[in-house]
Amino acid sequence: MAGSSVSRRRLARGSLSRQVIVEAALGLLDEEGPDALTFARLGSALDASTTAVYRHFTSRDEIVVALAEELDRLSLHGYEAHEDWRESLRDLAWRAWRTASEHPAAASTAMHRTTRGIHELRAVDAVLEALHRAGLRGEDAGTSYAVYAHLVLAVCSQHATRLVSMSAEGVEGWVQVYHPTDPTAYPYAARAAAYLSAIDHTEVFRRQVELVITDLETRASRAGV
Amino acid sequence: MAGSSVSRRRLARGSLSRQVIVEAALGLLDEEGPDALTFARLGSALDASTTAVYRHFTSRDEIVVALAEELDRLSLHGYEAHEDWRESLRDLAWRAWRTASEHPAAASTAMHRTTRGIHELRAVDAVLEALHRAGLRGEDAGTSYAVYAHLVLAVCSQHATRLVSMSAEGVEGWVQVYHPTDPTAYPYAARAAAYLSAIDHTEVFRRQVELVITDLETRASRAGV
DNA sequence: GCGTTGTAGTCAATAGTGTTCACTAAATCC
DNA sequence: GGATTTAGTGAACACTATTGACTACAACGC
Repeated sequence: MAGSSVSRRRLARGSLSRQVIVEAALGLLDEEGPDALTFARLGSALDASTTAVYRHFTSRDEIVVALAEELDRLSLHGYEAHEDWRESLRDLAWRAWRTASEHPAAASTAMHRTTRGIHELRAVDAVLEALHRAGLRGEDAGTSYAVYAHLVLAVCSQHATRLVSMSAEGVEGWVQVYHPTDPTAYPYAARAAAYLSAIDHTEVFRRQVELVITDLETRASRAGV
Repeated sequence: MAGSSVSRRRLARGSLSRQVIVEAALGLLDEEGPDALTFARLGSALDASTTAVYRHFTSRDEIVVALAEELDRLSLHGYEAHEDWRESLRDLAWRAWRTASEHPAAASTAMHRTTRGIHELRAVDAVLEALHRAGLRGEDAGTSYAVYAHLVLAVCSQHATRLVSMSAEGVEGWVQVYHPTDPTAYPYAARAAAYLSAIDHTEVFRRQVELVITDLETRASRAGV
């Protein structure tokens, strides 16, 4: 009779682990939004006490970093280098975009952090492999890496933030808000209002990615000769 | 004798205003880092009570938005459109970069938010004016705006975040951390480690900006004919 | 089988957070 | 100069991350 379904028994010993906790954190963020990552909610999601997680992470920040690693892991899952280095860079960029779209709250929280973890390193290596295949070496490859990687990560991260803020507040008309003030003071914005609110962000990202790849192509051909 | 220098008197009536508060917030972030934006610290910085700010802002989030507007204002201060639209876009991009560099904590906190405020609108209009001058119209201009603006804002915002995290933790070697594990597993990253840790981020941004402008140039010439 | 021991999970406490609400006093209006 | 409005105040609340003492469970030696 003691310890029925109501009063929970102490959690068994091996129940928690970094991986289990990170998955719970990810699920929590997916379902309840970006503010859900607290020790209290994490504890109840794991059916554990509020502070149980501290046995596996020394701070909230460490959880965020682990979450970033998890996003890297999910993004890269099953990735293999392509014959054409351009395809490799496209693939990697769209994997980041897809992860940001599927886990916006988590991506918005964690994607901007550098983890120094193994999956981040895998991603770095994958990009550098592609650039090597393109013919870029040394310092040239280093800078080109940053041009590509910072752009992709920053844009995907911002996309995730946009997604969560969109689901929070209503998606109002944006530029139309200013019309009452004075439509002639900002004529270009006023005229473009309709187009701006109808922007296809996926298409924007596509152009940004192709932009970099094209640039790398011309650089590679210049370096290759 | 009553109310000497120790026990502060109540603050005079018109002392606080949105502008004064935002400036205090910016100063606080500049001097004490990204965690300094609290009502308590803001209150003591203004020599006011903890909750005084609530008479001018309904929530912390609203302060952040106002801070974003202030950053827009500072960025655009004194801006005028150039003859050459390319120069306009360059100018605007580097203004954002400069603001992010000068106020990293504030930029890291606020730059990723859209404000729907007057200075944000000014920035949007300035970019669209340049694109118009380039010959881009309608939907083409809308998408191109997003390609340019999202890239610049996302990258500058991430740059600000990098600056604050650099001043927090020590600037360790980055990729070298993995060497112990296995230098051959990630050969490209291992070989590029030296170059990656020596990346000139300003140069990276320069390339990213020129990238977009070049792309817009070819699009404009295609659309113009 | 059975004590010992390390440690994963728990509980209570603390300092600090955003936010609310009743209160108070300073400007302003008549 | 009295009434009214409202900007600034102070106490309170629910919630946050984090700490440190405690406890029971699994594994180990015997």
